[in-house]
Amino acid sequence: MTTKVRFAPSPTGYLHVGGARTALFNWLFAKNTGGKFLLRIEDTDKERSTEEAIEAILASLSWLGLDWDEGPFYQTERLDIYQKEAQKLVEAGCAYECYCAPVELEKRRQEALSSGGTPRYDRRCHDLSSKEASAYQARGLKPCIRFYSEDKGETIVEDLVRGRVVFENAELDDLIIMRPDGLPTYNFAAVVDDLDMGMTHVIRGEDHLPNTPRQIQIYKAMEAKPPSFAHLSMILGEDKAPLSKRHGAASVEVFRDQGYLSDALINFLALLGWAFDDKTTLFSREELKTHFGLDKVTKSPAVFDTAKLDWMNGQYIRDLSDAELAEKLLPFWQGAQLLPAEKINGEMREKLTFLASICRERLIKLSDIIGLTDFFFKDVDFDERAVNKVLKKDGAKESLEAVAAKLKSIDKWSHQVIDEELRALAEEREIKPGKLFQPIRVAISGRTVSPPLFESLEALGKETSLARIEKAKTLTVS
RNA sequence: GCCCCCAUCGUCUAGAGGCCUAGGACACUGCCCUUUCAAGGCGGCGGCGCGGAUUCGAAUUCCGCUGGGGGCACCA
Repeated sequence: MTTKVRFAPSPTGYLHVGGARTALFNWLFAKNTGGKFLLRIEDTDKERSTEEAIEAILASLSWLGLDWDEGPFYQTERLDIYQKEAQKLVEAGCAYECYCAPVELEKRRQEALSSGGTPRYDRRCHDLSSKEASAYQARGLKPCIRFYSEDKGETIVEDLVRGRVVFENAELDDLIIMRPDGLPTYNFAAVVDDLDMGMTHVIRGEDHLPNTPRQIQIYKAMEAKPPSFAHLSMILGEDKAPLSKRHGAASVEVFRDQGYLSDALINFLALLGWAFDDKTTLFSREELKTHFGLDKVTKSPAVFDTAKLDWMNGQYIRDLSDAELAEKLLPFWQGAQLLPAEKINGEMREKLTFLASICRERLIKLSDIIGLTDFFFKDVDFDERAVNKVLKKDGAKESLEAVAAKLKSIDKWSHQVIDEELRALAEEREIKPGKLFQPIRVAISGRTVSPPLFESLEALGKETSLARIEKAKTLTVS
């Protein structure tokens, strides 16, 4: 039997990393088993669903490289199917119309709660006579449809990650499956769709575990065999509370905008609740596909550790070629207004690739490139502390003068030659290389920390380098 | 209040009764390399929530407790 799984987000916001992890596990499961992965948009909540959210979710999935074989399907385009199935259930005596008003239900719920009881629908509309029903209708009321749930025995969920979970049917009450306006509710729409779309496995968040016995009952009422279920544990923030916006980044697009690589995020997410063995942490997509299995999925919730993601992102950045890295860096330079589109030509690309090569080991996120290389694109912005610590020291002026003279004499402006010449100069003047180099660094970058000095001088060019050293001399003391 | 899930270093995890003196990775930390910062190399620190039971033997099985999380909607 070929497997079929789905990712079914409700478009009420951006793609959350928890949702991304769910999508990833489904996708990996499909790839691993040679099955199909489909996308379904659960937009039956008209109040909260938005077009922007749909676009954001699709964009994030595409960026992550989680491609789907079928869909996206939209539940709001399938309303006739739910209505038909609901009607069948009513005719079979498995569901019934209910005229109870939402405010009334909420009142009864609060009463039950405050008196220490469990809120359950009391089924008062189940045995409505046709006379009573028409009385409601005469008042202009439209009924919703409730599922008549089993109240004896137990419903067992054989969960692929959690094992056997038993629920007492007496705990479950008659849930609403269709609203008066003809829109289905989640538990019903999900069952109808999973059945209709041929899902063999339902892999979703642990928050859906309590829904599962209800859904299994609906499958039974529809005389259908439920799919296999697998419930993934939650992803928490560093404070162990469910991950949300207040933990900083929780949506996939924020990670993208901060300069995380999708390969790194995928690798990191895969390891949140899954492990292949006792030592492998870096996995290519292909390796993930071949190794992934539900049997190795962890039961306990996982804390999202940004520090580890950062490390992993650095690993992936270091794996890129100079040209690939430069290409990925381009939008960040442009976003920071450092690089006007009209200046991008062959020569500039060569320079960018060189900058990428000298900065690669210093990048955790792609956005780090801005602070690291802005001085190549615009005038030096002197850091006061750097000036005080380095330029305003005895000997700085003399060093810069000697360096300037030496650099002026260089014809072949390359970092190898600059390296040789400046080291020779340090030897001549009998000072430690670092002592000679640091003023140059501050002169050309304005800071005490920069990409490698000789390479930076090369990238800056002879003329600019000399001009900056000249200017820096005015900041020294003599 | 009721139902359900979970529990190994700070974090992600390996571990399916003796291979455990509990392994790896991130973080932290020491040293080395070094023109700054990184990156890299070699070390170190650090854990089975508690209490019972089963067993010759338990991180691993069972029970209780505690702690964390989820759910109890005309939201998904």
